[in-house]
Formats: sequence, structure tokens, C-alpha cells
Amino acid sequence: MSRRKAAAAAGGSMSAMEEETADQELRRGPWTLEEDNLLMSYIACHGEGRWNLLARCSGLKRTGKSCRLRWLNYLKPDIRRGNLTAEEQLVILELHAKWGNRWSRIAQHLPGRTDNEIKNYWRTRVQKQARQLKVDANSAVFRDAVRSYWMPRLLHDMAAAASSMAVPPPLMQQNGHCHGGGGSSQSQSPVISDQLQDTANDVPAPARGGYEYYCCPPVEPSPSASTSGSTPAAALQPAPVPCFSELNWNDQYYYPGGAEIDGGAGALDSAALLGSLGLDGLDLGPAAESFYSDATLLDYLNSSCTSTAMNTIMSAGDGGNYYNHCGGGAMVDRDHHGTTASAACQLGTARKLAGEWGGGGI
DNA sequence: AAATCCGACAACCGCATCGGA
DNA sequence: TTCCGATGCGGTTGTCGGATT
Repeated sequence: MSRRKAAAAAGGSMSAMEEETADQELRRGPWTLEEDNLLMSYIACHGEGRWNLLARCSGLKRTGKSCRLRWLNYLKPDIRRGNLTAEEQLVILELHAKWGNRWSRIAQHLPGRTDNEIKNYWRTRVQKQARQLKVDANSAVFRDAVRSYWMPRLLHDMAAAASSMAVPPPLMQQNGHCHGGGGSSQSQSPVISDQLQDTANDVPAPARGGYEYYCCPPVEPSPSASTSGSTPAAALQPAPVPCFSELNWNDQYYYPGGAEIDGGAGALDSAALLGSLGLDGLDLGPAAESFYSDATLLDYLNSSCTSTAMNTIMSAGDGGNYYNHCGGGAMVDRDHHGTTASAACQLGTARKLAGEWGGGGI
């Protein structure tokens, strides 16, 4: 309910004349090119902030709030446009599991992305999947499904992107401390992430930022770790927490359903898979078809996690490391990393991530 | 071809928090 | 300490364009 409607409903603290005046004085709705130009030129001269003053002095018939929002969500030069990459989606899924609807906080770890954009992504994409499954997006069942199906698929997308680039994505970097000043990555440069972004979007390169937090999930800020007062170089230091690739990948988080992961088997049976994931109680119901047809589970498992992508990863840098990470080493025959094995090993990865999430509440 | 539906995203709104007077 | 304006955040709504009927 709008404020004016609320006022009217409450007995009307705003007179009709005031309403009319307000309507004449303040513009609402979509911004015009002229308004955008006016706002940008004002900020170019006076800088950001003091939004109410800006609104009064710039000639814009908008509220300070509206000006701020337009600038932060649309006009600011470092805003990234275009679809979220698999990497970014993975970050969102991970951080949302960790922090919930803290959109602004999540956005801080996706350079160039706004809280509004992330929020919209969650509502339109993630919650859509939850609706199709007839479960709550915050339920444990749905989180498990995300961990077991969606995240592996995103990992696969990243692997495919890496394959097309002939370099592995940063997730697969060895020694954990991905990129950004640590200097411990042995085979990849810090720009790999950006390279991947550059192939994934039509966004000008200067608008891109790094994704160090994908590999190194952020931790609660501490006074000593605050960016204020730290040098730019220090700000690039990886957070002192384990990266995905730093986890104890030799744990036995293999496909637990008893199926051999040797690459010789065909497509996994969906019921067996659900059972193996501890989701045998999950009734996908009539939504299952659309869920699958959206290339969310079986399509993913049966399709393009090809040996080509895996071979690329294997042959590059620490690909073998990733391979062992995924399959727990002994569980996967390195010579038979076909579709099933690849999918299953990524499921293993997802399960490991689920474990790192704690498996419990958000 | 027209009507309807639906997804994506920009924008608005209310409330909370912060900081200065 | 209190007040008040500025700012930030998250929920919700409105709009538009493409897809479907």
C-alpha cells in the first residue's frame, strides 16, 4: 500500500491539494534518458552522497532515495550488466545458505552486482525451482536439492567454460588460496576468473571485478580485517578460511548409493540417485518433469559433462587435483572419467559443499 | 493476429540504523 | 541523551517484452 493510500485509508493526513502538488512536483516510475544524464552530470561534478540535497539542487523532480537507487542500481560505472555467470550463481547459492536474505552483504562479494539484482535472481530463478518442487525455498529439502543438483550443474557449467578456454576455472586451483596476492597458486594467474567472465558476457572488461570470494568464502568481518585502513594490496589478501579447493577433498564423499563410479555404467537411475543422496523421501511429483526438462537434474547427469571438459581440466595445471577432489581419488578410475563418473564426482563435490555448509539450518 | 500469461528487472516503500547537532 | 535528517536494507509492486494460447 502506498503512503498516500495508507494516509487516505487512515483518514487522510494528506489533503487532495497536497496530493496533487506532490504529484506535480515529484516524478515517479521509469527514469528518462534526460533524467539519467542530469543525475550523472551532477554526480560527476559533486560526487555521490547527500542524496536529498542532490535531488533538490540537480533539478531532478525525484526524491533523494530515488536518485540514490537509480545511481547505485543502474548508472554507477562499475555496474555489471548481463546474465549472472555460473560462478556468480554459485556464490549466491553459497552465501545465501550462509547468510539468508542479506542481499547487500552478498552483493559485496560479487563485484559490480547489486543487491537488487541478486534479490531478483533469487526470487525469479531460485524460488521458481522451489515452487516447481512444491517446497519452501528455505526448507532443508530444497537446500539439499540445490546442493545435490544445482551446484553440480553450475560446477559443470564452469568446467565447460574452462574447457572452452582450455584453462581450469579458479575453483580448481591448487593450494586453496586461489588468487589475489597470496601467490600460492601454482599454475593460474589471478586473471583467469576475469577471462572466464569475459567469455561469458558482453560486458566491457573494465567493468569486471575479481571473484576471489568464490574460492575463498568470506568470513565475518573483524576489526582487524576491516577494509578501512587496509592497503589495497592487503584488501586482496585471501580470507583466512579454507577455500573450496582447500577442503579435505580426500574424504570419502563419493556417490554413496553403491554404484560403481568407473565410467562404465550408463546414466544413473533417478530414484537410486535420490536415494543415494538421502532424498528418497522427496516426492518430486508432477513438477519433476518440468524440473528435469529444465536441465536441472537428469538432463545434467546424462548430458554434457563430457570427457572433453574433464580431459581439459585434467590436462591443465592441477586438473588431477580436481579430479581426485571430486572422486575421492580411489573411487574413480582416472582412465574412465566419462559422463557418469564426471557427474557423480561433481555430485560428490556438491555433497562435500553441503557438508561444509553444515548440512543444517541456514 | 490478438489476447493472455509469465519471467525479468527496475523502481518504490517502510523500517532500521547511523551520525551529527 | 535526545532528536532528526540522511542513508542503507529488504520486501513488494509495477512495467515491459517475449512466449504461449
